[in-house]
Order: sequence, then C-alpha cells, then structure tokens
Amino acid sequence: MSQKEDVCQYRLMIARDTLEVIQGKWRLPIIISLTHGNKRFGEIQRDISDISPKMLSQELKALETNKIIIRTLHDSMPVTVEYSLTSLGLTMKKLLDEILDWGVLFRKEILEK
Amino acid sequence: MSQKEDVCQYRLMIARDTLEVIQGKWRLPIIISLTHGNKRFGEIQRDISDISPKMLSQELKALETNKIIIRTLHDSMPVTVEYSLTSLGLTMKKLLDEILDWGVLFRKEILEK
DNA sequence: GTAAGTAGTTACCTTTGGGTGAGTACACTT
DNA sequence: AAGTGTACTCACCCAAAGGTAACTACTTAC
Repeated sequence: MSQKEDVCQYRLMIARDTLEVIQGKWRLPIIISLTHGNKRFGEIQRDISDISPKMLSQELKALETNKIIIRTLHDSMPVTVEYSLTSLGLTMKKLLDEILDWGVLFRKEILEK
Repeated sequence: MSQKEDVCQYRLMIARDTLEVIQGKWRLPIIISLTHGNKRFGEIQRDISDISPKMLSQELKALETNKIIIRTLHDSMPVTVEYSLTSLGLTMKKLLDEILDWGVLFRKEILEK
C-alpha cells in the first residue's frame, strides 16, 4: 500500500474515534450549551427546548463516561446537580468553533439560496 | 431573554445545520476519503472497507444533494463515475482537520490510558 | 395538604439507520 | 459464450436511536 493510502486509512480511523464521541442528535448541542457556562439539568433542558429528560439524562451519562463533562452534586437545600466541561471537554472548543463557522457558511451558501 | 442566552440559542441552531450534513456513520469518512483526491465508486468502497454499496450509494446522493460533492460521469469505454468535492465541500477542510486533531488528542487522553 | 420545583427513571412504542444478499445492466476480455 | 469489472439497485430484516407519557423521591412554599 502506498504511503498516501496509509495516511488516508489513518485519518479514517481517527475520524471514527471522534465520531463515537459526538455522534447523535444531542451530544454536540449539550456540549455547546455547557460552553456557555456550567449548567444544571433543568437549565440545559431549557436551552435545548425539544430534548426529553430521558435523552438528556442518557446523553449526559455517555458524555461523562467519555470524560467530556463532569457531574457535581451540591448538597444545598434543594439538592442541585451541576454539569461542567472537563479539561478534555474544553479541548473541543476549536472543533466546536469550526462546526459553528461552517454551519454559518453552509446556511449562507445553501439554505439562503 | 439575555443577550448571552440569545448567543447560545443561535449557536445551537447553527450546530443543527452542520449536524444535518455530517450526521451518520459514513458521511465524514466519505468526505475524508475524497479529500485525498477524486475517487471512483469502487475506490471509495476500498478506502472504507466495511461500507456496503447500498450505503455508499445512498450517502453519496445525500452529499450531492447538499452540494458537498459532485458526481461526474466519464463516457470512457467502461463507463466510470468520478466523485469530487465541490468548492463548498472544500470549505470543510478546517472542520475535518479539527475533527482529526481532536481524535488524536482523545485517543491519547482516553483510549491509551 | 396541595402545589411547584429539583433531577431524574421507567415502560412502551415508532422511526430510522444500517446490514445482508442477491440481482441488474453495460462493456471488455478470452 | 463465459467470465470479469464497473456502478450500482432492490427487497428484506434487525437493532439502535429517539419520542411519549407517566411516575418517583425529595424539599420548600402557600
């Protein structure tokens, strides 16, 4: 196999790793919501108005497993839970920016034509 | 609603636009394959060895609809079809690079620990 | 004691995404 | 005339993703 093909194969493998983390309808929205500050369960739900508590709970767990976010329990009077990005989660900032920049471009090129 | 919340809502909307284009198991791999040069149907299939012709055909059509790739028919002796990135497809380069960079980081941080 | 807000869970159902295997249509080779 | 390579398509099936509605458990406010 040529070196060029090797590079392509390597990139395809890496892309699958990233995809495993961000795949699905809700994970990127949840991460984006958390880039705007640490949030409680209900606050994320209000940001993403059409997500059900089931999906939110499920996807938060998956993101926690992948060490993208962290769940903190506050033993205040009404027990509250705070979700925040981990240092690994924060490294997605550039990736998120590119997704948003491209989305703007796509909207300009396609959706508005 | 505060201005900060408006920004968050706007980003969530844009992210959905991008997601619509790249969502699924195969679209990013196909696009990545095409960043390594224009390819024929069979060549993409060889790059992504576990994709079925059905899925490849289906996803190529979706990417063509979104103006990410273009299908060119060559009336050579055995009729061949060449797929290539459009100018819009080429604008995904930075996004793809971030996905790959982050995948490398993720592999280092999680998969290798 | 009733309501409202916290953060979820559970069961059930539908939809979609994707897999499998076979078949098609055309041309070129032998 | 049989086989090979190109680029698919079609029918069928299953599992995963996601939606819906109801319910839980705890606390504070009224």
